[in-house]
Amino acid sequence: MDTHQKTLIDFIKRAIPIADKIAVEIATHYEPVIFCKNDFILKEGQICNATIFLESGWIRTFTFDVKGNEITTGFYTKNTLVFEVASFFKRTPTKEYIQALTDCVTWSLSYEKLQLLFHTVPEFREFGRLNLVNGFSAAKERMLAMINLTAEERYANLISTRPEIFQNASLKHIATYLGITDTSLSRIRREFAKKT
Amino acid sequence: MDTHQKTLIDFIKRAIPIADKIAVEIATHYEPVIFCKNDFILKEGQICNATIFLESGWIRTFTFDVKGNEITTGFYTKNTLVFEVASFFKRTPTKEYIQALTDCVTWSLSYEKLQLLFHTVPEFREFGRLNLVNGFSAAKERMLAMINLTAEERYANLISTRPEIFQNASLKHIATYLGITDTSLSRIRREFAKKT
DNA sequence: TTTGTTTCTTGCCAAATGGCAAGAGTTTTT
DNA sequence: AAAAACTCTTGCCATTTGGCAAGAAACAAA
Repeated sequence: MDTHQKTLIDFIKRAIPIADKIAVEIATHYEPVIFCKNDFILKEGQICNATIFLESGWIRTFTFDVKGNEITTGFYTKNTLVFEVASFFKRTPTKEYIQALTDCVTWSLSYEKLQLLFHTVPEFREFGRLNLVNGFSAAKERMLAMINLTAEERYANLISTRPEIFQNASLKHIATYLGITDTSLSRIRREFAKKT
Repeated sequence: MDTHQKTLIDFIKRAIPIADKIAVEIATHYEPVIFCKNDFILKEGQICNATIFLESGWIRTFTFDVKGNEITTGFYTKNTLVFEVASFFKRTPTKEYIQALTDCVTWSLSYEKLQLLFHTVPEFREFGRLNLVNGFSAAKERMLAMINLTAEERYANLISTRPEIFQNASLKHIATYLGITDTSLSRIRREFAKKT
């Protein structure tokens, strides 16, 4: 086993109470995969065949709206899992793109291996379920933010909780993630800078 | 076993490929619970202790925003599962309210029974995971709708895909679900009526 | 270095949505 | 039946956000 899997093993151990031995055994099933800046990890129409654990680097997910505009749906960095839920679990073509924003070191777990672990390792079941639950709640919270907060409040939140995104993604991508145009984001940034 | 569980058994069978016998065995663990109009099934601060399958009736989930306004987060009717994901699985206090809009006939599965089934019945694992995945994708899609569509487009979608909601909830509740004020919804309905 | 792309900002104006308050209808309570 | 409490609509006006086009700045390619 590659010693680099330490970040993955730590990630599993932080998520659920688990014996070291079992965490290590689970990690063994992941395979290392390197992506280069701008590589597509998944494209629209494909079936998402792996969940990937991001050890280092930045990833963006996006899709297109009815008018053909790119909409960024997420930004991911080290110590997170990246995959398209519906496509992966329901084995259907995805509408989302997953793209590396920087060179990335990842650990990949195929659908087949995940199924095997899911049905044979009780701890992995809890781990997998927790990841789904976390993603689900994050999506619910983001939706509430879209409803409750103004564009400026959403911007203020993002820059205070995830400032590194602004070093790794363009304002254009950040704008669509916040649900606004790049023009509005530019103006919001100008006003926000005045206030602080 | 109560024959009324038929709706639940059918729901399980429609979700995943499963032997009749096992679907029936799973359904056995659910307990019937009746709610009356306006009853609270869950209140902020409580821990959600059961997933409930709604056999008949209407349920609304909601929360409060920073300014103290009620925001409707979901409408549910027959043949759906209702529970608060994060609270239920992470055993933490919820921020959401779950309330019966009409008298409801439900089947309830406690956290303990769910855990037991999850770790002993492979088919239930798939069933449970599928329900999480469906909820997760629905949340993602709703968020995209909030970003991509105008209030009028979201209204048009809702009235064409779920017209019965308009017979079972107030426009005030529907407005916050759509992410707008009741005033705006009223105006949108006026314009929309002109067009059709 | 020059040229070409892409990103970001800004001005001008339009469209969408919200806030408030009043009033008409409903439903509930007494 | 009267009173009280909601719900829904509407008018008036303010605020937020978007669309478009031009220019500046940054970055990439030749």
